[in-house]
Amino acid sequence: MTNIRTRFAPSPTGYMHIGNLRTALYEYLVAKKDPNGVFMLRIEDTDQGRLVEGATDIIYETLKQCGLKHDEGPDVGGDYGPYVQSERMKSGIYKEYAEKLIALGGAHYCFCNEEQIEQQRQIATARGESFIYDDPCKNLSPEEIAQRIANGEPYVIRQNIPSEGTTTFHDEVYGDITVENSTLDESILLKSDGFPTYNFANIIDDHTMNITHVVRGNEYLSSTPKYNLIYEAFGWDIPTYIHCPPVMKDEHHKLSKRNGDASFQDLVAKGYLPEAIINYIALLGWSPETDQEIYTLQELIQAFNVKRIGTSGAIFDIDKLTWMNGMYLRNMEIHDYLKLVDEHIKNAVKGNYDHLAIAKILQQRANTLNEIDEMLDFFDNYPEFDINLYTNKKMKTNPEIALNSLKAAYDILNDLEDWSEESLHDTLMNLVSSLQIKNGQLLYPIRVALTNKQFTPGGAIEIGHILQKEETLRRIKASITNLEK
RNA sequence: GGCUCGUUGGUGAAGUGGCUUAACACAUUGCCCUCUCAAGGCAACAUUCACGGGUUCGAACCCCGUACGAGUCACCA
Repeated sequence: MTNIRTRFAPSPTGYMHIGNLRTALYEYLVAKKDPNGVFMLRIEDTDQGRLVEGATDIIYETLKQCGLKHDEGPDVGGDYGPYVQSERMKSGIYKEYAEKLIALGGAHYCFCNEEQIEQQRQIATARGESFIYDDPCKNLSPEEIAQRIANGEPYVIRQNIPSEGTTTFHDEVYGDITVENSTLDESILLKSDGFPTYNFANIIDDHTMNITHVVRGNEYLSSTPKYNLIYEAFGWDIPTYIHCPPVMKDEHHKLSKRNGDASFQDLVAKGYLPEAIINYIALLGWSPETDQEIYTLQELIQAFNVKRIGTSGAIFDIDKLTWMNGMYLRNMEIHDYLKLVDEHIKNAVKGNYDHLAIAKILQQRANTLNEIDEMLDFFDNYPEFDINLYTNKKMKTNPEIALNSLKAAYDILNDLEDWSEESLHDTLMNLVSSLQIKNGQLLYPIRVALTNKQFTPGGAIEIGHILQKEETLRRIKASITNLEK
């Protein structure tokens, strides 16, 4: 039994989008299911025109942040290099294999020019017929071919497709798929400039790099029969195919790089954790056997099963990701959480407050890191007084009651020395019982007085503790003055 | 247009002929808890699995057809 080897083969044309990342994830999981499995990174940069500066670094960085560590690749090396396609090309292997395929009867030279073919195509489309190019070059004699090549005529190498019969391939998620050979066109394998086309390069690379499992989007389903014909002509083992359904933006559109659709980078910038993103996208198009939804990467490796990948497109739901991100945040150990959010707290709160205490009130509420700034805005910028906030039916308070409560609170707090949360809590609760009022009739007005906001993370006691004595009293006093007007 | 694939609630989905009066989760709504908001707890939310036929004692699950959607048909990847 050979070890499983999978490859993630992105082209460096921009940032990493979610569908791409999910493919990488599945490839990683398939490989790591095998204790000796290898997950490899290959950069497909043959389209020089579309290359984007720095895109390769984004790929490295994304994989790293997500914990999808590759065992072989341009940056880490390995026995099957080079791992960058443009470098592989230098050795001339694609041309070599293309010629070998001709010798094996799987391909042929073609000297037709593009205009000829395009004309035929247009005639056919005008008639409403489907167009399969019937290449006259297939009938050229070996002598003539040799002659024309010697003359320096440009040529391409095209695949040979049997005119009759059917081709069947097996996919782990879609099952057996059979197509009529007559519907397959003889596509170009080697371009006139000597470069391989994508599909051909893929086959050669996957084979020479010993890839056992090919995980890719289902847009390749229709070209896979042609892959098989080539593997068969070479007499090579056909890899296990795992075609994944698309990740959709809505019911009609796939997630795309345009329109700022959820790229990994965007999501991270919006305050989502890489672990949560990975966890969420694992569940887009795949479902575990149990009801468990929160998984570490290690747990995913255990639970993952190709057989449970679905066949229909899945719409990316930011609401569920947000929920899941919140779960991750809430489940963190508080000191780790503080470390994670401290930058945000520093950014939002310049005053000298206890960041750990702030982190505690945030942790149960923020679903994404970016919500934090707004949640904490009342610390530094004490909002305008608004008397309407003091009326709350459920809390059974109104400005009048609030005024009384605040006055009583002020007097008691003025004498309080221990401003720990426990002490504050006991003091205020004692006041509640001596005043014989409801909790909300004292605490709600205090919270409002301290924040002048309708909603805040934390209640009166927590916020009072963070604000400490001086600032708390100052804000209560200010509110009393305003209420007395 | 040809070929290929797909279609369970607003979303992710479970379900592979009787255990389904269709899990679970997000979202939504209501209630509880509660010093606000969250979080947490509880409940409601598909008489029905795109539609129409058929097979069967019995179908979301098998077969056929229709509709709709997606992918693909480049010297792009």
